[in-house]
Amino acid sequence: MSLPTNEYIPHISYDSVIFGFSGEKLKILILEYHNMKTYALPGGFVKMDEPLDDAVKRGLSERTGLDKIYLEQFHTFGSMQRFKPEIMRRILEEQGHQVEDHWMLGRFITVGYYALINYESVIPTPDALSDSIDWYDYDQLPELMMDHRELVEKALEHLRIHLDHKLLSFNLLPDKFTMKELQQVYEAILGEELNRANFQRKMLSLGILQRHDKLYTGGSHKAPYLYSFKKN
Amino acid sequence: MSLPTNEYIPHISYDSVIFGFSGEKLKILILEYHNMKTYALPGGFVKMDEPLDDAVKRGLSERTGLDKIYLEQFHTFGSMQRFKPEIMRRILEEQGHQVEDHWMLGRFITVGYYALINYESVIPTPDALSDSIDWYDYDQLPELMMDHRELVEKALEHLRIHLDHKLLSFNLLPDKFTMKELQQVYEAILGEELNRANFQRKMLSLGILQRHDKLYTGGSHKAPYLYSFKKN
DNA sequence: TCAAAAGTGTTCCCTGTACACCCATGG
DNA sequence: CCATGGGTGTACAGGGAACACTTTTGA
Repeated sequence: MSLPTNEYIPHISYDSVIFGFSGEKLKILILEYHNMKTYALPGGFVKMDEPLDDAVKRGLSERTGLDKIYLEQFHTFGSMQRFKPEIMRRILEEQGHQVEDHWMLGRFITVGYYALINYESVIPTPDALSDSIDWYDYDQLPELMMDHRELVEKALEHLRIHLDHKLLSFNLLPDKFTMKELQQVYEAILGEELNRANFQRKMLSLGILQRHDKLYTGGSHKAPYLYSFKKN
Repeated sequence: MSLPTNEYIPHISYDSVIFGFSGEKLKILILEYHNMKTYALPGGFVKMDEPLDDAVKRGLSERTGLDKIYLEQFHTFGSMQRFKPEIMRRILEEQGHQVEDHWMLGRFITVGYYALINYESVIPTPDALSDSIDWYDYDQLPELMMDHRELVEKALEHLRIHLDHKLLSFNLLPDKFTMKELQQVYEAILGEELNRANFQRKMLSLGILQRHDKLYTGGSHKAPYLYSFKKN
């Protein structure tokens, strides 16, 4: 595996907050650098003649194996607090790379994106600099490098604002799901409990849900309907 | 006057949509390049060791003479459609600059900001590359270079969404104003008419307006109260 | 027949909207 | 005393929140 070379634009990067949902919990993909106990958001660089959005899609496909990903830009971070060349130097040295004047040691302005993906369909894949990439519960994140924690919070803030407006939540679920699962996604994102009856009514009143056959789980209670999102 | 040198980060710029309000109209500061009939948003570059937000504030102060400006980042644009080196080449040549391999001819990713300022307190000041900077009505903008029209639309979109949420509108008005003026600002931004009675009630119910003495305009009707925003 | 969860119904309250009415002011 | 615009009152509709009731399922 090889490092990015200077076919990339210097001083510009992107970082992505990749949300998934499983076991009633909101989860985020976090990578760990080799032997470093240093945790970070998956990010990358933009090629000289590559559209910014394409660069992010490329990176996300490599990390998740997914092709069509719901992606939204939320903020660009350009403070000097985020300039910590020692950390990147240690990461590069650990890999045995020549580090003097390496372009990755420069000061970076990073564009933050968040993605919503279906937890089950992902195969997390590490990149050249990291030895692991895994899901972490939002409320049990490890300490993240630089300002990445701030990125997570700002991404979630944006997601909360746009949750109703753009009906994003279905990106986190499989094709068919129960009303309870949909409600759990909302609750995980919003961080609060919602009234079951009112939630059901509100979702149905939007007219974007397709009702399917009931799902018999074997539980000793009424079987719930399955729903999918209409694709018009 | 001198051009920016390479103490600036290459390939990164910012552009600002500066909103003002006068004569019931929403206005935007647009600059024109020397003898070019080319119109653009005021923008600039980031110094190597300068925080992004500071760079934008610096540029806006130079252009407007104002110090404390309400400023909000709204989106970062990184498509390849915005790479039009011929235009920048002509602008530089017109100024008699050496243009071969000039860093300003490279491909740029630009961070979009919008600002809200008090129309009356501004002294628009051109920069080295432009010979004029003036207010244009939002609904009578000239044709703008590259994707700057798209920036304007996206800025206004963000402003509309955050208008109520953050109570931004007072940045566009003088210290004291009438309820009618405030309503006109809202109507100019939202692009729709609002009910006078309900608008008044809603604003007052927010508890952020301080009522002052009445303003006698000499008009043959009831004199309106003046208001200011509470600063807590 | 019982508990648990799903589905639906009812009531209350708040907010936004539309419209009506009175008040101050200068001609 | 009239036209104009400012300030306030009222009545109605729609949506959210809280809660109750019924239905389905397996044990």
